[in-house]
Amino acid sequence: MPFYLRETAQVARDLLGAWLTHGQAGGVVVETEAYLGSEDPASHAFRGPTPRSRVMFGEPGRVYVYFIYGNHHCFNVVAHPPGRAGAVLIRALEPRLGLDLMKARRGPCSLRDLTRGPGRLCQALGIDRALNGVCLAGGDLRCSPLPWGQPAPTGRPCRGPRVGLTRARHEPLRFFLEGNPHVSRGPRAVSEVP
DNA sequence: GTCAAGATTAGT
DNA sequence: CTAATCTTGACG
Repeated sequence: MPFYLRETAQVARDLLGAWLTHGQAGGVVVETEAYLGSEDPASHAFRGPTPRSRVMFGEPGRVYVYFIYGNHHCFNVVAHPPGRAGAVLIRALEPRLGLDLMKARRGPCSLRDLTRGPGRLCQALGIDRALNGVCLAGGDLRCSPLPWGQPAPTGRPCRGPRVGLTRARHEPLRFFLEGNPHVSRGPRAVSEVP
């Protein structure tokens, strides 16, 4: 069964600990959120396909990038079972590759803040709308299991409510490594996940 | 055409 | 806690 052709929440869970790179910059995924289709009022896909959300209904394994609040980009991986819609928002990385490059893009900030939060992560990796719809395989943008020699990130997989929403706030569709310093916000209403 | 809201962040 | 900043989508 193809990795991205599964329930969006399951993919979000399984993306914890994955290796994400754009060119010579990247790191380990430590925080994700699942956004579903017509059943999820907080999702861009809730009211059916629009010019912006079209890609969420398309081929799993492609990338959904959008611009928000006039300043920031958010990076998602399209993932859903056949005939549905959904994407996984990558909310934070533990930075490992191309630290100098990422620092140069981000400007002065602590190592901890380099890729902490969806907007900062996109800035550090050089991700913007030009990448919307591209395939997450074979290009500059890659996602794979943790390579040999890379230590596993600290923290146990947990789940809780998604961040920054006004609708569907209680759904536990945020996944993160509890206690990992690169996670964007302190855990709330947590349960551990296998 | 108009308008309100937004999957955020940096700064008080 | 609040301002900044501009795109998107809904409505008429």
